[in-house]
Amino acid sequence: MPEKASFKNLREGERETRKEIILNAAVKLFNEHVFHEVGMRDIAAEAGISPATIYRYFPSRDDILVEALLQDINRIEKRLDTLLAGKRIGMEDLAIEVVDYFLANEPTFHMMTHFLTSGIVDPEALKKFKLIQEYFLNMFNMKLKQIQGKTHDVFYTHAFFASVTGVVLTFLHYPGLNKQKKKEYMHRLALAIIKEGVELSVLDRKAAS
Amino acid sequence: MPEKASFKNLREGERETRKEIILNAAVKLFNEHVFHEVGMRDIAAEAGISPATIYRYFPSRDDILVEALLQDINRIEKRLDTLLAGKRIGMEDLAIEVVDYFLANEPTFHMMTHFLTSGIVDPEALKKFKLIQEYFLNMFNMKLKQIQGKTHDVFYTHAFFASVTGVVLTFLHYPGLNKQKKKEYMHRLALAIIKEGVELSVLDRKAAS
DNA sequence: TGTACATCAGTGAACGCGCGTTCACTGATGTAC
DNA sequence: TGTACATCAGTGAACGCGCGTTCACTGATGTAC
Repeated sequence: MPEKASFKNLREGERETRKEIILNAAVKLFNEHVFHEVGMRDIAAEAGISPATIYRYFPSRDDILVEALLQDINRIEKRLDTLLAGKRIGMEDLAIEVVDYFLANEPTFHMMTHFLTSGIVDPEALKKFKLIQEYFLNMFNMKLKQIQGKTHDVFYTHAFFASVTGVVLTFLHYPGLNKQKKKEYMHRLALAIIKEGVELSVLDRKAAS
Repeated sequence: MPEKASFKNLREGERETRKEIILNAAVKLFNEHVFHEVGMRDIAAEAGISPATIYRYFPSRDDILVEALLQDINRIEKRLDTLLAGKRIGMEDLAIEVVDYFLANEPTFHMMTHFLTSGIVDPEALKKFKLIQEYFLNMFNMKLKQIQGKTHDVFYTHAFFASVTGVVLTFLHYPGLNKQKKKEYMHRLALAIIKEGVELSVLDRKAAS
């Protein structure tokens, strides 16, 4: 290939790097504050550039949000990978891992629910989010398949994810419980739902007492 | 009682009525549009008054949101009452009823998740919401107890509510399904989770095939 | 029956501020010949 | 080696708009004496 092309590639590579710098700054802020509170000026300041520059790399704020969410999902994926690479684990462990992740990264969870309910969002960004959502559920599906074996199917993954998300959403700010208690309660709920279902769990508890 | 007091009562009664008029206007708009899109000027116009007047009856927009949510919850409660008053129903029916309600009143659901994740919210209004949340879960608890009998406890209610909410949240805007399919899929998910739990449901499905 | 005063509903206009985004421009680096 | 031109990163300031909330005021109704 002629020099021309390789120069161009180099430039494009640099461009990509710059984009990542901005995105990392954004991710950092989104992990520290709820995304509502993070404006373009904040991201620019964190990245050490001017607000206007951001628009050379991202079409809109919503787009940055989605990209940041994707980063987070990649992080979850890695964590699950190492978890699965280690000792044999069941999906109870997986459920707990997910609950803990969401609790430790509340802003991410917040952002996810924001897109799921699709508040005011740039259409392009929303489209991107849908892709991410499917990617995420697929990833999850693979992991669960790995645990579950041949008996597995997508329906299961959906039920799993919906349950865990619901538990976190409902009790995230539930009054009268400190952080630790809250976490434990979520674990109990998630495990019960997953292992036995809502109905059976009651019967079990009755039998146990 | 002297006239003085009764006059005063009358005035207070009128005041209450006026407040309701405003609130009804707000509720109407919140049922038609996502709450983000409904501003104080819109509510004022709908109620046929000036924006400034609203502040004689409500301290903030967030407060109106919460009050509107309460109205909606009262509506759900009434529906569940009539449902329970009729033929003997199981909690499967209840689950379906709740899913359907949320789907038919998406803005309400949206508002609920908004407060659950507590975006930017006036502290007073948030406090009010927590009370409402507890009221709601209590109400639910009563209904489930009625269905379930003595074996029932709150843990069950929490699991029930969290599951259903999670299912709706996750698949509300899931791409590639039309409204009807979506609803049916949510029903299937909710029922499976509640009746058998995530894990068992898979085994069942395997056995059935 | 009349007058001065208090109370309170209601209002249009303006305040204030946040904040995403765009404008018009500078300066550095690479390309053509 | 030098000059004209193209490309593109980067920028501070401003635009534009939405929108919750408050201000200063009017007018009607009730109260005191």
